[in-house]
Amino acid sequence: MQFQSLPGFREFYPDACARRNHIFGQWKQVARAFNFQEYDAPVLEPLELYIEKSGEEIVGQLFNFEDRGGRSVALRPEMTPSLARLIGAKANSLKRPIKWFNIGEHYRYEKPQKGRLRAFYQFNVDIFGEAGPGADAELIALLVQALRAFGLDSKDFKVRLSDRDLWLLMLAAEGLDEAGSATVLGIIDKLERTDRVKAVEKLAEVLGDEADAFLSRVEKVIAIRDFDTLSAYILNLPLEGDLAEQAKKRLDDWSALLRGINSSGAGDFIQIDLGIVRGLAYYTGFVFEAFEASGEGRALAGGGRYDALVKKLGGPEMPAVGFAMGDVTLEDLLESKKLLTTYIENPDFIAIIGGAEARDAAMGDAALLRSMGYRLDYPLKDQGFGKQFKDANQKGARFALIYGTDEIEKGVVKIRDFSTGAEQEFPRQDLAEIAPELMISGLSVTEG
RNA sequence: GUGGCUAUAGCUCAGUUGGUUAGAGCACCGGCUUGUGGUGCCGGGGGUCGCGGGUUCGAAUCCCGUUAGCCACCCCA
Repeated sequence: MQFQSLPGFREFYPDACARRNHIFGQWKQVARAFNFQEYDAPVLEPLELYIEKSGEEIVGQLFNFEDRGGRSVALRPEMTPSLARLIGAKANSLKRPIKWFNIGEHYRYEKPQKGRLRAFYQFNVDIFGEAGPGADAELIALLVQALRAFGLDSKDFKVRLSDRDLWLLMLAAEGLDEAGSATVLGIIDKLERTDRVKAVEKLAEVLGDEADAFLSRVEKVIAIRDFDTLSAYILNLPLEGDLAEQAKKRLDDWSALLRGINSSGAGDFIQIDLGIVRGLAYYTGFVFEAFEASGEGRALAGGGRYDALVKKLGGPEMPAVGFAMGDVTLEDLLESKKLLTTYIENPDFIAIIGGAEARDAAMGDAALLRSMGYRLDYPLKDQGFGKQFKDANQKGARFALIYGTDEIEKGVVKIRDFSTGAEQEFPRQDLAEIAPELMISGLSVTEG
């Protein structure tokens, strides 16, 4: 019986696993540099958790089933609901701001295609307990650094920055209520991949004859790329009283956010783009998505404010901002930019073994060097010297430890530095002392 | 969920108008004295041609179905 892995699930042979670990390593290092703490949560959760957050429609895209206890469960499609629960349960005892991250596998029952599989890893980074734009700036700076860490620069990717609060103000100026705004935001979110005629048709359901003119105004807003233009546009809106105040205050938030981003050196990576709305209803303020600079491909990462979610999932009032980055799109991009190389590590030593007695000696020394943390290998069965040297070379060993009958008689080991070809004999009992020096200076030809 | 394209060795691919035992390169394993290097030379294993059916004297090749992969749509937390 031949088996294959399930559709959309990957197998990681060592070279792929090494690439994956490199990605995880960079993510983790950046998160640590920003002093975020790592947490983890269950892979399997109550189905209700996701329905509560995203609505009944979500079930069609989940790996869900009934467990033996009759519970409806689902493999996690995202981390945020679990995280919101963790935070909510201990909200009052956690020191704020709460800066947490996780790297974990997630599962979505969708048709696999470019940049999207059924099992994928996500880097989730969130800040709770700080409502001001300082938290948004910190998070965006981290996002930018997490991508730069792989060698990507501002010609390779951009973070498109938008704001749902500003949209709500603009839609209020258009006379739309909350429900109408939600519908219209959904349409704006899809504008980039909808043709204009259809977009007008959809808008007409809410706005009637105004739809076409309205869309023209929206298109103008979406084309704005600098803060001054945006600011002027907002201040010119027909807003009165409280709404006018909110608009001014929101522009101050924008100034603070952009200033923070610029100060942390991420300015070159930011692109104001109100075309980003993000479909999810739970986003409440700044939203952003990282894209390949060409605009091709799927989003590399996405996130934003979700100040109401923790409460909705049963916790207290808790401002929150976060983003998630997937490994699939990132790896595709790094691959296309040739920024992924071979990450298999080479052994420090390979023992060349000349017989049963030599094997005893080699294994004893190997145990010592391995306990010191050196990477050491030796052939598991007896082989000719020629073959052993060839193998040692192919495995990329730095030194050969040669155990032949001569060496065993003399109580020495002959060490060969493969990079120089130099060889030198050392008393075996000195090995622990010699090894650290070898790693630093190697062996030079004159000594041999 | 819908549609298009594809499927031959671990990988990249040949395989003529349907005609003997399906090939190459790379990779892998072994050998070229148990004392020396990514080359070299010799040898070897590995495929019921994705799977199932059909047409035919005869199918990797033609037809139907199915599964998987890729791509696009839907969706994208």
